Amino acid sequence: MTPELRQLRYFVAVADATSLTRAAAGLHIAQQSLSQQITVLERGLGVRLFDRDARGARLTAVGRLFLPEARAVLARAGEAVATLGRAVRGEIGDVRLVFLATTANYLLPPVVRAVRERFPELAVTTAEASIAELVDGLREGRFDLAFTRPPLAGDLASRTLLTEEVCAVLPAEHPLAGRASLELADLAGEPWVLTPRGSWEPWHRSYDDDFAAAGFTPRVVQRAATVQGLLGLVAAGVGVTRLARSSHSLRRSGVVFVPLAGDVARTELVWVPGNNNPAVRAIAEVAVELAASTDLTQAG
Amino acid sequence: MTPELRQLRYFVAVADATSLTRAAAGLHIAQQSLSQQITVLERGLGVRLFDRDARGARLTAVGRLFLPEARAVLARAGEAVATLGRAVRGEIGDVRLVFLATTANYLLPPVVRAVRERFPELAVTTAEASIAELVDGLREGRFDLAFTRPPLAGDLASRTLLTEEVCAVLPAEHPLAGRASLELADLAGEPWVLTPRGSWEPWHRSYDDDFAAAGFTPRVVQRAATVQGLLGLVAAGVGVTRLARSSHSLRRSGVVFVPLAGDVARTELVWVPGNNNPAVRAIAEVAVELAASTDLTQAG
DNA sequence: TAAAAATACTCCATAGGTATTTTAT
DNA sequence: ATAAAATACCTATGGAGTATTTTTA
Repeated sequence: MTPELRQLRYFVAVADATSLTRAAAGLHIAQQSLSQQITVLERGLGVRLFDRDARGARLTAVGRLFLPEARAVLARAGEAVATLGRAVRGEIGDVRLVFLATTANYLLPPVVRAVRERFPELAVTTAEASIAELVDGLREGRFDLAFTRPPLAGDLASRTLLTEEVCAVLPAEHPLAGRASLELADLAGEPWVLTPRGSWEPWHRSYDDDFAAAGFTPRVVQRAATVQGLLGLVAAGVGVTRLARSSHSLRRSGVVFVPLAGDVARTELVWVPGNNNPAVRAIAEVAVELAASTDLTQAG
Repeated sequence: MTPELRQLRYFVAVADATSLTRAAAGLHIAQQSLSQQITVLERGLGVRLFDRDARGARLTAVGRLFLPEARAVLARAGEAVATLGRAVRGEIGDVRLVFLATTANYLLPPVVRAVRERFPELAVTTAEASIAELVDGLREGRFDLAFTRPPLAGDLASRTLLTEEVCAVLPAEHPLAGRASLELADLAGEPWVLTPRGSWEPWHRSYDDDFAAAGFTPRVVQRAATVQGLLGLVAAGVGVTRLARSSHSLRRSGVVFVPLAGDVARTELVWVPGNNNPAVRAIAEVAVELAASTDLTQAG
């Protein structure tokens, strides 16, 4: 028979007070109830733990050996609850972060550094993934938290981490390269290089809407799956494209970034709504704080 | 709130079974009761530990962190009970042994050696004491178990460890020194050396009875408090005395030990009846076994 | 005789049971 | 439609309370 923690607490209290009456007072229960509980404990263990007399109750030889054991069990239980508390506060645990490959280069290092600093005991694993892999991974539970670009599917929860300007990306020698700002409509006649349609349908629908709003359908002369690929094509004079300003860090030569008026790109934190891993919330908060205090599009 | 061990057991069972239904079967309680208990546990801890669906119950991120904690608490509780069991069996603990000074020389070493061998984790402390110190020490709880000679007071529990012949101790040149055996009455006319009356009343009353039964009152020419003292006086020809055969080991020269027919001295294990230190019983058993397999009066 | 523990009983909180509903696949 | 968990309700064990007795210094 293993006693319950309550009984061990009572045992320790009586041992400390060397009196059922005093221990009962400290425990806020009646002496009689405590007497009964100690009797039940002793019967359960098959051992007399206390010698009682008119002066109180003192430990037997066996009880004396059991006291540190009981204390250790209670202490261990306390630790277990404390550990649970730290888990709830997101201080310990595992989180699997995933970064959209195109944002990883500038976002991942400062985020991971900040998380390590704030929650050194949190086991953080990171991955870079394409948008499709990222969404699949979240849905299938391979990732807990994604750093990515909207729009995504409606069944995912999200929170905006930062916003940045969207720019027209032009070859350096392009006639419009000197402009301080452009409208998307200004590029209606240009040859375009864009990402393959298959990459992520919601994005492309959003692009279509933007072009439609600007009153034209872009003439796509070539497609490239990566940002580096698009920039290379623009630098080679194949066409123009449209990218977030932070992409400029991937290539400086031969390309010019001109802000598109009123056009902003958001970077979001995305997770599966059912994911109640407290570490996700904790990391989200660290990331949002970090984004508020630093220009993450410049970092990395 | 600290959960009870029962709740932790339930938690672990559900985590292992990944199903309330299966866990309940293993625990021999109804699924509904287990569901309720897990809910109570979660409410008490303020944390959701399982994600439930039609396939069963799987740990949440927090629950996953709590599982090893719960196991550790249960394991620690098991250890505590196991330790208690070893204490009950007398395998661990402290025992304070006391040896009558006159028997310590041959009794203490083999007894301590045997106890150390059988119960290496038992903390044994030993003392040598006069009969009065020994009895006081037992009564006042300074000693747990005494190795001594009867008769003692009636409020002490005892068990005979060994018996040995009682001998007349004569100077080497004494006319009766050549006899194979004597009756106490044969020594009626001799000058006697005995211990001081004050040493331990019950012993002296017993001696008085023995002399009265032999039909004389000894003419005491000198008293000595120690066995060595008595032997010295006998060797010097001052008188005769009466001692257990084992005392012969304390002095060989100038004294002759002649068995007194039908006279035996017992060595007893003595303890306070209320002393329920299991190690006392364990040691008593070791000592009795040892006495049965060895001639302890020769040892040491 | 006084202080403590034990006993006797009563009450009610709750662990556990049974029947049923809800939920998710 | 089925298998699992949750909910509702009931029962009864036992933890805790009050009154009283027993024990021992």
